[in-house]
Amino acid sequence: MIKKKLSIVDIANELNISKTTVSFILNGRAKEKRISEELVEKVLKFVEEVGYKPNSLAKSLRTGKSNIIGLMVENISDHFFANIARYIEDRAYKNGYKIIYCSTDNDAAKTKDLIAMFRDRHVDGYIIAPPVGVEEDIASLIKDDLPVVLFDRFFPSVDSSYVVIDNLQATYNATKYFVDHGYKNIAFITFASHQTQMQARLDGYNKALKESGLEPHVKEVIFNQEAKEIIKPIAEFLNNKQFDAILFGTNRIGVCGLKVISDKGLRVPNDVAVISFDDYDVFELYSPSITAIAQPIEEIADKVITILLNKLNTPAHSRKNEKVTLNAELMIRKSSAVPDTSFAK
Amino acid sequence: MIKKKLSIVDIANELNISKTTVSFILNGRAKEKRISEELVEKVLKFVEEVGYKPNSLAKSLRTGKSNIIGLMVENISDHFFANIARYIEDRAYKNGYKIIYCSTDNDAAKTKDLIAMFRDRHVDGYIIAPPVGVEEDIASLIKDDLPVVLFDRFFPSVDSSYVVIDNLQATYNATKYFVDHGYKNIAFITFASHQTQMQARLDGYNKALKESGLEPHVKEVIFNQEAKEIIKPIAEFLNNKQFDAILFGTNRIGVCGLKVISDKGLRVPNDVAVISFDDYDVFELYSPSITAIAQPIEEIADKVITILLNKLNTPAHSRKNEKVTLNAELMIRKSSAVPDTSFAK
DNA sequence: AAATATAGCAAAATCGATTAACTAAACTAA
DNA sequence: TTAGTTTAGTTAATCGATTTTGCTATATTT
Repeated sequence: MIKKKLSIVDIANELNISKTTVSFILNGRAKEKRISEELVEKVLKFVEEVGYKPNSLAKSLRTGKSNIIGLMVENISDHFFANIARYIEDRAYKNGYKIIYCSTDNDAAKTKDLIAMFRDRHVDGYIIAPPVGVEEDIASLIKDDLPVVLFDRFFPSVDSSYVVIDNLQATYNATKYFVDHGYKNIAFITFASHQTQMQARLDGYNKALKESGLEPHVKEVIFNQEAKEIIKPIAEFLNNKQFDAILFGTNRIGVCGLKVISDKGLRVPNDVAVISFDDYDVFELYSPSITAIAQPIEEIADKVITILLNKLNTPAHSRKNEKVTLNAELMIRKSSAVPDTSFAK
Repeated sequence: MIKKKLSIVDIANELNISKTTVSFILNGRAKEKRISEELVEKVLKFVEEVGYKPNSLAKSLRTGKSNIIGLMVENISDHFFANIARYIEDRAYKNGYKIIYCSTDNDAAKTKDLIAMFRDRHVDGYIIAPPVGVEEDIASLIKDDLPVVLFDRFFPSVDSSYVVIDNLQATYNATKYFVDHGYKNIAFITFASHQTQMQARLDGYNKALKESGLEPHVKEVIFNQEAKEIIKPIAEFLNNKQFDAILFGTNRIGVCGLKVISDKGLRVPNDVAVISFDDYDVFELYSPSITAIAQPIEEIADKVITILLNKLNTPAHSRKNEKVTLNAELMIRKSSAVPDTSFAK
């Protein structure tokens, strides 16, 4: 009693008509192809009855459309990217698209491979948070009229659609917040990276310090998957010099940095004030709660998928690249950024 | 100068040979099909030169293999699942498989749809953290010899491979830890769920309390995406009664519960001791750090993907279902589970 | 009444691979 | 010498759809 998977030919044979007719009916082209009402009815009813579903592989092969969107993030287990992925997934599925994802680890070679693989798989659209070094690959996708949306960072040298936040303004505001509360030794601990968003964050910090006539203290940590490898250089940096305020350039740096601070027995914010890039549900909860630069995750995801779906529904020649810059919000939680005593240091 | 995508026919024509020969060579069946060394060489060189890549859709259509694994988790943005996904992704890609993922939201209807979609897409294997209500769908997959591995929970009524942890023992240990430290009013706040892992967690708590002759206090919260909807019932529960220790049934419940505790101005652990299910990097960092039941995430993911890859390499009839139960570890962080004073209450 | 249009569907090509079945030429063995 | 085997491939069927082209019968126009 093995139910063999039905094909369109089976349907056609069963009803003694041609598979062409079945195909037309199932694709809503019955009117256009003037198939009689009764036949349409009959076919639809039968198809429903036996639960026939067209083979999407065959369909893709013929039409060249896979209904799959490729999503490439830095690391799917990262809070920021996992949440972006979640929103994108929802919208994509609702619009009949599936998502194939992968993590680039910010590795250009790996990313090139993955892009090639996505192309090979004939994904219909690309959503990418690209590492430095894949400019050409992205440009090549775009040249071949494949719909691409970058996010989180972009390439100034490549004309593409992208969704980013105003990172410079974000760190500028955060740093300014420290300055305005009287902090003098403000450090910026971040990942060493040539990505646009990281550069902008650095620029924002420097700009605020320069305006205030303060000396910048920047520590750039090498990007690494292992927490230990991030914690070590931060610990060394903090051992060498005393700071009264620290701005962390990413969520992960922030989490690791807080670990160091806690290990050193420093109290936040009395010994050192802290602001971290990227909000985290847990930042809110603990004493001291951590002030953070909150990216509008839902809005970013929404823009990204909207732009992509738009592209997918627009013929290649009349597509326009959309460049969106959103604003991050400084989630001020008093206890981490200024001492409990409530007056400036 | 538009580079048309090359097909195997183009290769064959260019070299004046049959596409069959090309196919054999590219699939490493040259020896078996006794194609001459020189021809093999020539074809491989040419293919390399022009950068020809077989169309994987056509390949899939013909062979019935898609090299895609379907991954269905409760919520890809959840810390636990995002990390599992990350490990699985790595191993899968290394073995030539891509991942299509989606979030079930613990919704049986949605999950049924998604399973149907995966089938339709001809994914080669399924990794599922299933919600209650899809027993038949899973059974049907298995009956049709499709490789399936469940994880996090399983169905006692369905003979399948799965990887879970010993949830009963985990909450038993945690509860026992409270008891041993002299706590008397120990609450268990969890999601209302008939999933095996949640039931086992409840059982473990009850077992420990019964053994100790203490009265159980269980609050079951309705699963909801919105944090507010989780926080509200917890707040009500904690308003009605005073507890000196609370065990949270999941990470998410734990985070929301801690928010309530902090909002109420309670101090952990002096006013109330806390243990949460699922460890979280941030649990470790803050004062008070939170004692947690840590699932062996990497090991779970590793087992899951190993079992699935095994199935994929084994003919259907000789496959055996593997049922793996791993142990969770109680990550004791003194400050959250016992007061700073270090003696029992 | 012949020419044209339209309705209603079907045949066959196509997408790009894999694979079972076949063949021509060279070689081997009886 | 002749049948059988091996070598080195080729032909054609197939996967399951979509789509271009085609065909017939009836209706309408000229």
